[in-house]
Amino acid sequence: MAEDWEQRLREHGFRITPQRQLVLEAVETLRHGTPEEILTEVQHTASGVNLSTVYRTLEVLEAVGLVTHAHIGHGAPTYHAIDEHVHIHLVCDACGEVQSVPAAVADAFARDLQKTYGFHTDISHVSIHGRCSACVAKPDAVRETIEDA
Amino acid sequence: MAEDWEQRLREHGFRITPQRQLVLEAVETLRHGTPEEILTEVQHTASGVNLSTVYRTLEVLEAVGLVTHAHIGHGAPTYHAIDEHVHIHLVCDACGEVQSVPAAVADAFARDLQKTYGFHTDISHVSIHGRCSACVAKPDAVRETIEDA
DNA sequence: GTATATGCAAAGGGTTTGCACGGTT
DNA sequence: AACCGTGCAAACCCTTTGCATATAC
Repeated sequence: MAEDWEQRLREHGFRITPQRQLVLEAVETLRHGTPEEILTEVQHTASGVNLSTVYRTLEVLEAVGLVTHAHIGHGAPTYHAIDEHVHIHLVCDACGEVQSVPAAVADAFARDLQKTYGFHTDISHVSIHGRCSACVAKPDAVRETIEDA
Repeated sequence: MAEDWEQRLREHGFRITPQRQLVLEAVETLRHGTPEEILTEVQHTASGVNLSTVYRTLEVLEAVGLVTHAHIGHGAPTYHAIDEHVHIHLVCDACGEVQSVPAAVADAFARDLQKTYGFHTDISHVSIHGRCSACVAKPDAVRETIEDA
């Protein structure tokens, strides 16, 4: 279990490389990281690593089930280690804050979609947009930018 | 009501232009349209219209509440006319199919998020990812591409 | 007439790809 | 030794922006 991740990669015919280890560690360290942020983190240790390697590595890590990603805003996706509690992102379109909540809150909803539409929801991938409690409380913001996600 | 949209634009200090009318009509015609698709539709009538105009126009139409957009896949967002029934997109990550279902299915869920986290969900903006009934039924697809949204 | 909208072209994020070199198995 | 993985640079998609012109008001 010490090197469970090596296992995972090998099982699927992938090789063990320093880059893959570093990217995985970076994803675990940053709890939410975009490819760019992950690169920066990785470069603290190995400055020579390239962005395209990060992309390719994330793809591999995702394929073997070590990380997932979710789309939070308009920009780059964010990656998470899989071992963390499965969670859902509540994205505030007003202030941009992202709150992670246990996926369990959506269980009933997911069950409904399953029953009604036969649709099998990938809960951890869902990002929910809206307004966080703080922003709902605020007076009435001017028309917030059309930004969203 | 005949020209409700003109009203809407004027109220907010925007001008009425052929481009804006055409883009709005295109959004209504295509029930889900990316900026590029909307451009193509618009160009059936007015070939000179430019993509950047479509982007700027969609921004305006969204600002005045005539259209919304949702992010469905990795690529471009899709725009909808506001007058349609509020709906949620169920995106199948295996086959890419997008199914629209009444937003009501999420009411209980939204209420929950509100109660538990004070989070006010913008239901119509949510895209739910997972597997459609057809794909769930399929044997066991080879590892599907890491595509998603 | 004046301010806003448009078209065009260039620039800008984010991501992917081709290729030759280097490292893992 | 063979093949996979990496770095680099160029290419790509989607979107935004600067500027001069055209248009709605």
